[in-house]
Amino acid sequence: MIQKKYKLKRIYETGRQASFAKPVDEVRFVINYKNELNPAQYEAASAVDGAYLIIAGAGTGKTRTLVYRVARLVELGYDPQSILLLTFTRKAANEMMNRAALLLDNRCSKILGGTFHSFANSVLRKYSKAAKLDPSFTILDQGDTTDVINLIRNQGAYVTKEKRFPNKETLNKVYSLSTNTGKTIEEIIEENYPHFIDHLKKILDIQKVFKEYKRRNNLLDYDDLLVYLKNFLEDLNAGTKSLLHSIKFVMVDEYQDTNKLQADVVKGLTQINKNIMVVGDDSQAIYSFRGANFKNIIDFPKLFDDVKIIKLEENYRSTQEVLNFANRVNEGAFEKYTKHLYSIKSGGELPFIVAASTENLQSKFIVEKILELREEGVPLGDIAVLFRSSFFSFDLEIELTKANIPFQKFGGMKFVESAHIKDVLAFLRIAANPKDVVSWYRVLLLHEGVGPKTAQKILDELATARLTIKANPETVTKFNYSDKIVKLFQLLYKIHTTNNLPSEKLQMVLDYYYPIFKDIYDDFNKRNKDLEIFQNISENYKSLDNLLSDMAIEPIIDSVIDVEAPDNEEEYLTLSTIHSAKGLEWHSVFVIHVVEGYFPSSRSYDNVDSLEEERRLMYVASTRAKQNLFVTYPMNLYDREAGITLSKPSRFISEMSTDLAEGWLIDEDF
DNA sequence: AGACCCGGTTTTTTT
DNA sequence: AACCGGGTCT
Repeated sequence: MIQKKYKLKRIYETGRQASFAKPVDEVRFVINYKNELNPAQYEAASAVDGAYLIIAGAGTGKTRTLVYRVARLVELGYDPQSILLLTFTRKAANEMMNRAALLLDNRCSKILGGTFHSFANSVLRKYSKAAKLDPSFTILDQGDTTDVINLIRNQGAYVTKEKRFPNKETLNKVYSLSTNTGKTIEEIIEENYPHFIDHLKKILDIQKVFKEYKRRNNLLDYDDLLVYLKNFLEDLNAGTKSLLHSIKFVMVDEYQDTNKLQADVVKGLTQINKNIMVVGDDSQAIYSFRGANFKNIIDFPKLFDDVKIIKLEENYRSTQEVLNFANRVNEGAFEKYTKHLYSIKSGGELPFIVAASTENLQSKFIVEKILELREEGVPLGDIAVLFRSSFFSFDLEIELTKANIPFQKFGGMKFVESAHIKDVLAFLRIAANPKDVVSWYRVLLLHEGVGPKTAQKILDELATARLTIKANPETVTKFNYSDKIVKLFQLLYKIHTTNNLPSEKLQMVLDYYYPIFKDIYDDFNKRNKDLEIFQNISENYKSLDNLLSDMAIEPIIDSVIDVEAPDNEEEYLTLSTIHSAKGLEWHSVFVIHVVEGYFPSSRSYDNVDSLEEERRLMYVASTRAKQNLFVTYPMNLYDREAGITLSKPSRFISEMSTDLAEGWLIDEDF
């Protein structure tokens, strides 16, 4: 503790001359920033002009610092609309804006906040002309993107039987990594898929067709949103200048998980007003599969002049016992991190490492323990179960249901990714953008008697504009399509041309879709709930374009909770992938399936960098706990892929000494 | 020729 | 749960 205070003081003295050249009269502020923050936090929160890199360890009050900075800038009289806060999720942005509003006043909720992608979306719609775009572009989510690639992949003579050709997901990954990292396709293949190097020419050809296809059909995938934004910014035309003059301060949260493309966007955003603050933690970088590189944060000082670095090292979240455990996980890393977290909380319990003889006993143990915690007064909402991959929780979900414990799952399969929601969305997307061929294809295939070939024929007619939904659907009868197809065109014509609210358009689609829906899904009863939820969501929108972009960019599951439980009478247990648990905290945290082969995943074995990332993932998971940390693993877990039973505890916990964690064994008579 | 049905296989992580 | 491949039906 004493040593740490000294450290903080030193930073306080070195890095701050410039921003304090003009002293500010603290008394006139509503909030006493100096008293409510520690010196390092205060230094960051009171920064105004210039470039700042805030290295903030887990639980060191990073959010708090950003929130106070927002409030302080507003108190200084800057227009909230001139402050841009880029976060990793929409949820994080909203939380910060709400907290700032509570701290000061409602002006703080008027700042610009969101993810890189949602910000890109709103800029590109507003400045579509200057960005050389049709403003009614459709956003392709990951599934849509691979669908498009698949369409192209199957059309040309790319796939031969002799030599394995990359599948649509792999192709998408290659293209996406290339755009996000700035590396060439060739480099990406050499590094990640050397066995496909012979196909390089074809892979490049498909990419060319793919790009052209998106252009022609007015489609943007996730990466395109950022690429168009970057180009628009670098273009520095009148539109760009108008935007850049309006944005005075840029803040980026979770900077360790940004990639080259995003760094370029940040650079572009700050060309005129060079006020930038990025916040991150290199030991929590867990998104390299998306092209993120934690070296981005280390390279940040090279990107701007006179970058001031501020470190936050005092942890307010976890007990020292939890931190000792997390620090030990970090010590096993090849790439050592400079931070060593210290807590201001002491006297906690040691974390538990729990070995259960089977997966089901692991689940039963967790259920029992959760009930116990609840008896002790820990609210369900303050407990979370975290895991590496979303399917690890299947068995637990069954046990929780049996025990009547309500839970909400984050990560894994999303609402908008389920087939029936995608079906309905496809209708609406055609109405919004009749050039959206992917949606056309999906909708056409829903109809009996229409397969890939017939669908393609109709698509060809649409491309020549002999068929259209913009004109009276009578023209469809000229073609010899079934009644069903004629009806479909009538529906789409109606939706496209009328001026109804999105919810009313959705209702028309649902009336049409329902018979098909009942026919193709055995479990339509269960799925019907989702359609109802979607109806509720749609009522919040006045524009179809907005509804559709939000469905593509924002994970809808969040808004469902917000809509359904505003008073939060019912508490939920949280089940979450570690990736989705980023930035969050709970009183008690369980990390399950911590077995060699699952976590770290056997897929990461052949690559040192990915193993290191698995370790950081374990670090992120354990630092989510404020008070109690339970790390569990089943000793007999059949792995279908390898055909063997996995039983070795993960290297992350087997290296843990007994003074850092308490070991338990759960066997049959539990 | 094209649609459809069945069964086996395969699943990291996310905007 | 969704994808792929192969076989069968129209």
